[in-house]
Parts: sequence; C-alpha cells; structure tokens
Amino acid sequence: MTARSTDTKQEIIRIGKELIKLYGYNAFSYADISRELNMKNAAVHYHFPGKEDLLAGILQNYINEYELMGKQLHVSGLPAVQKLGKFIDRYSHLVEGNSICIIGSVAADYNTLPESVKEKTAELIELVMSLVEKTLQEGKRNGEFSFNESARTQALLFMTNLAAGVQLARISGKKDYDAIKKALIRQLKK
Amino acid sequence: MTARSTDTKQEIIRIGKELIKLYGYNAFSYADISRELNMKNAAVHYHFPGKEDLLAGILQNYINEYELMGKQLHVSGLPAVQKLGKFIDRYSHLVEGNSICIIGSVAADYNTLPESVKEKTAELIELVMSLVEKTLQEGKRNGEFSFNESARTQALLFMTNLAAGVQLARISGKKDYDAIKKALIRQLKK
DNA sequence: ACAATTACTTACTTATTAATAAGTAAGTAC
DNA sequence: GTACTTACTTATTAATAAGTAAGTAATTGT
Repeated sequence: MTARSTDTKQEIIRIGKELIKLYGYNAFSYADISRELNMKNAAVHYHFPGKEDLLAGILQNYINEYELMGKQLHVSGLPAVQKLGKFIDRYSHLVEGNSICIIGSVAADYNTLPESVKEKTAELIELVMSLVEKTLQEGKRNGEFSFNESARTQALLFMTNLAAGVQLARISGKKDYDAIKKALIRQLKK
Repeated sequence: MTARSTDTKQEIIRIGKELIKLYGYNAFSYADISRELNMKNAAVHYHFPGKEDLLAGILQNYINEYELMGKQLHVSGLPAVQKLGKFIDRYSHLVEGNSICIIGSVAADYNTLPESVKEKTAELIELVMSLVEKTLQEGKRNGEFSFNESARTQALLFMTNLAAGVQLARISGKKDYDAIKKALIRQLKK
C-alpha cells in the first residue's frame, strides 16, 4: 500500500491542524486522527512517533505556509492595505470555522509542551510578526497608513487584536470580532 | 475534621484558578489539586462532584472578584486612567506568573466544555467588558481620554491587546507585552 | 446521649491516553 | 529472486483520567 502513503503524512497534519485549532493540543488524541483517516492508532505513530513530533510537524507546516504567503505578497504588487487584508481574512475564516489561531491555541497549552516545540512556536510567531511589521512599514512609507508607534509595536497591537478577537468570537459571537475588524482597518487609514 | 472544612472549598478554587491559568482546563487533574492540598482525589470530588462543577466555581469566583473590583473602583474616586491601570496591573501580574488570563484559557478549550460553563464564561466576559467600557466612557467624558471608536469597541481593542499580549509574553518574552502596555496608555491620553 | 451531618479516606471502576512490539502485505533495489 | 523498505494492522501495555460506593472520625443539633 504505497499508493496513499505519500499523502498520509500530509493528511495527518491537515487533520491535526483542524483539531488543534478546534480543541487544543491536549484535547485531541491520535484516535481522533486515525478515526478520521480510517486507519489505526498505530499508523499515526508510524508517521509521527510521539505527539510532540506531530505538533512540530504542524508548526513547521504553518511556517511553510506563512513563508509562502510572504513571498506571494511580495510579488503581488498589491497595496499594503490589501496585503494586510489577507492576514485579516485568515482570522475571519477561523471565526467562521469556530476555531482559534494556532498561536493562541499553543499559547494556552504552552506550559505543558516539550522544549523542542516551544522553540518552533517562537519561530512561527516571529515569522508572522515580521511579515505584518514589514507590511505596515511599507504602507506607512507609501502613505497608505498612518500610525505613531513603531512598526513592530503597531504589528503587535494589530495581531493581538485579531488573535484575541477570534477567541472572543467563539464565546460572545462574532459581532465583537466584526467591530474589532472594522476598527483595525479604519484606524490604519489616515 | 470540620476545622479546615470551611476553607477547603475556597482552597480548591484557589489552586484550580492557578492551574487553569498555568496549564488550561484539560491539562490539570483532580490529582494535581488534591496533591497540593495534602488530601485524596475523592475529597475534591466531595466538594465539586464533577470537573465542570469546579470550573463553574472558578468562573463564579472571578465574577465575584470583578464585581467587587467594580464597586471598589466606583467608590475610589480615582481618575479613569488609574482605574484602567488596575486592569492593566492584573494582566501584568499574569505575565510575571507565567500565566494567561482565565478568559483566554477557557476560550482555547471552549469547544470541549459543557454548556453550563459556556454560559458562565460569557457572563464573565460581559462583566469585564462592561467595567472597562464604563471606565473608558468616564475618562472620555472628563477629558482624560480621547478616542474615536465607540466605548464598547475601544474596550474590545483594549482588552484583546492585553489578553493576547500575555499569551504572547509566555512564548516571546515580556518585551513585546511591555511594548503593548506602553502603547495602550499612550494612545488613550490625547 | 443519640442522630444526623460534615468532611473526609479507602478502595475501587471505567475509560482513555500515548506508546510499543510484533507481524504482514506490497513495493523497490539490485 | 532475494534482501530490504514502506506503510501499515493487530494486540497489548503502563499510566492517568474522572468518577463513585462504602466506610469513618469528628462535630453539631436536639
């Protein structure tokens, strides 16, 4: 059965990403994944010996995704406001799926995680932050945006609004998230 | 052994609050609590039959705490900026203790929780938001603050910056949290 | 003084978890 | 065509989880 094999590892990561955003790292099991893929518990362990290996794979997948996104945005030639819109769209999509962002999910379980994945989480955050910071900087330079904080601080404010916004939406409904979203776009345009 | 009995329930809640902010609802056990209080697993079940009862108790404790805080702030006569500072101080204290706020913690595990506690979480959030909103409104009226959004939206932006800021601090260190904190205070003062 | 209640402990069950050892069928390398 | 690898399944383990039934010592009410 080599036929499906190439896909299986990616399929496990795909399901894992969904589960971690829906329920959190400590609340999903190998059984949840194997059930979804119609295979046995041990098959998941074959691809990812320990749960921390799976989490590392999931985090790496997000790193790859954001690196690709960064490159695509760079060659897109889009105005900065629309580049930033791509980040907002990602978070809005999470709200629709009753999910929270990977970073918020991992942050909540952070003190229960092994060191190896802690470092990978920091790497992912730094990547996302640098992309947003770069976009804000660009928008300020070409007159699309206006803000007084450093680009780094402005990026922090932007991302924390979004990340906690989706968490809030899960509990209080998406009205509050939509208010945050609108305010973010409005505030940046001078 | 009735002597310690009156305290035990509150002690369980006290430990539970610490554990949920450190590790999350799904990552602490009755054994963690009973060990800390030098008693048996079953003793915790005596006070809180199910884990959802314990979570409800913890959430109610926070509701009581914030209601008390609201009254104290009201009679304090403090300037709005200092009232708001009390909220910031709470979150800064979380950062020192390597913890995240109860709302962020519960939000991450939200899809694994029973309905009863979901409603209580919404109640807690609404309480905190209304207190912050009121303080912002007051500060705007007396000229301490200046903002263009509605007080409700401004409160949302403020609290999401704080809540996700402490989550970020856990992973990236408190430099980023401090930058957020400074920016928040600076932005409100016109 | 007796009964009931409180606050537990002892001892257990049931379920689920991550993980592993051993086996197998099919494909690949040479 | 034999050795080896890949991608699993079967079957099991040790640990831990929440939860419970039954018993007990101390306190309280009457």
